[in-house]
Amino acid sequence: MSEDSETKRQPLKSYHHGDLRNALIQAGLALLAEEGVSGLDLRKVARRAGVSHNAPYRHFADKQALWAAIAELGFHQLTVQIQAALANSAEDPGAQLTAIARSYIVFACENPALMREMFSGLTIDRFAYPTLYSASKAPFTITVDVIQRGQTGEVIVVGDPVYLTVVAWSLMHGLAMLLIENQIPEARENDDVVEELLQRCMQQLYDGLMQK
Amino acid sequence: MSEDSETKRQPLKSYHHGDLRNALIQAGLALLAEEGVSGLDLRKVARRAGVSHNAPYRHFADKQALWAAIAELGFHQLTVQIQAALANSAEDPGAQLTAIARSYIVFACENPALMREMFSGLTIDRFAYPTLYSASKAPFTITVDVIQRGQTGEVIVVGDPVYLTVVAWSLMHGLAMLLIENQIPEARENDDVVEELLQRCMQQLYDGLMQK
DNA sequence: ACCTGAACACCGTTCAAGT
DNA sequence: ACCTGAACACCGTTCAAGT
Repeated sequence: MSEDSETKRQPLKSYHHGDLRNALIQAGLALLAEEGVSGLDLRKVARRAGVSHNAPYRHFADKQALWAAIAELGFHQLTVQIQAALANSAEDPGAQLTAIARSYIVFACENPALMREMFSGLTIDRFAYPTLYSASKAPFTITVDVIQRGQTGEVIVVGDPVYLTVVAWSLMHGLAMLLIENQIPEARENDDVVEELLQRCMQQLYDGLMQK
Repeated sequence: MSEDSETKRQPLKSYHHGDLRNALIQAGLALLAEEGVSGLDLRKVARRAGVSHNAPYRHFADKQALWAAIAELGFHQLTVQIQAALANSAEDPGAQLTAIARSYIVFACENPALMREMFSGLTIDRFAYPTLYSASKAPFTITVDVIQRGQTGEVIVVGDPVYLTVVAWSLMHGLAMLLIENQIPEARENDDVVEELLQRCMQQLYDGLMQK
C-alpha cells in the first residue's frame, strides 16, 4: 500500500504530493475494489487523489493509459502472490502447479473488478502498452519453468513445455473467470467449494478424463 | 439477421418500425463488432436504429438492460453454433467434447467484443437479469449431457458429471479468453495454431498431464 | 403505446493561464 | 515541471409534451 518510503523522505514535495502518478494508480485500485469497473472514471480518480480533474494528463496520455497502468500493477501483484505460493510449496511439480492455480484463483476472487480490468481487452494490441503486455506474461513464464523442471524430473509428460503451459493456464484462467462471473453459483461465497473445484480441475488435468 | 418476417407482414407499423427492441439489439451487436466494447453507447445505438436518443427507454430500463439483452442474444447464438457442431459430430464423446470446445473458441475469435461483453460482469448478480443468466448456462448444460452419455457408455471416467463439466468448460473458456485477449501471440491471426492449441488442450485433458 | 425535444448533471479532453 | 479553471462536445437519464 505505501511504496513511497524513500520518496517521502526528501522534502521535495514539488507542488503536490511528490508522486501523483502512483497516487492516481492507488486511487484507481481503491475505486475498482469499491465500485467495480463501471465506477472507474478519470475525474473521480483525480478527486480521490486530491487534484484537479486534468492533473492526470501530466502523467497519462489519456484514460486508457491510466487503466493500463492499473492493470499492470494488478499483474505485478498477481505475480508476487504466485511467487510467494511457490516459495511455500513442496518441490513436487504437481503441488507447485496446484499452488500456482490456487494463487491465481484466490487473487481473482479477492479482486474480481481488477481481474476483469486486467483482461478487458487492453492487451489486444500487445504493442500499445508494452510494459502491461510483458507484465501480463509473468505468470505464464513462471508456469513454463515449473513444467520444464517437472519434465527434467520425469514427473511430467514429454512435449513442448509452452504448449503444456497453455493447457494448464487456460484451465486455471477459465476457472477463475467463470468464478468471478458467478457462472458456478454453487461456489458463490463458499471457499470450500472453490477449493474443491480447484482440486478436481488439477486432478483431472493430471490423470486425464478418459477411461484407461 | 432478419428475424422479423411475421411482424413485418402485418401493416401495424405502429409508429416506427414495429420492433424497435430488436432493432436496438441488432444495432448494438453491429457496433460491438465494428468498434468494440468502448464504442457501445446508448445514443449511438439509438442513432443507428434511426430513433431519438431516449426512445430506447421505452424498451429497456437503462443502458445496462440493453447491454444484458445483447449479451443474452450472444449466448443464444453461441448455443446454436454448439448445437450445430454437435449435430455434425461423431457419436464418440471425445469427438463431441472437442466439437463443443471448437465452436466455443471459434465463436470467441469471430466475436471477441461480444464475447467480452457476455462475460463482463453482467451476471455477477445472477438474479439481476434472469434470462441472461439462464441463457449463459446453456453451453454448460449441453456439456453435462455429453459427459453423462460418455459415462453411460463407459468412455468417460466415473464421477459427478457437473464437476467434470466445470473442468472441461474452464479449459475451453480459459483458452478462448486468453486467445481474444491476445495473450498467446503465436496464435494471432493464425487459425492453424488455434486448432493446434485446441487439440493439445483436449488431448491433455483426455490423457492427463502426468507420467503414468 | 410509442416517440420527441429540451434540460441537467456529469465525463473526457483541450487550452490558456498560473506558480 | 506541475497544477488549475474555463470551455467544448458528448453521454445517461428524466420530464413534459406530442401523435
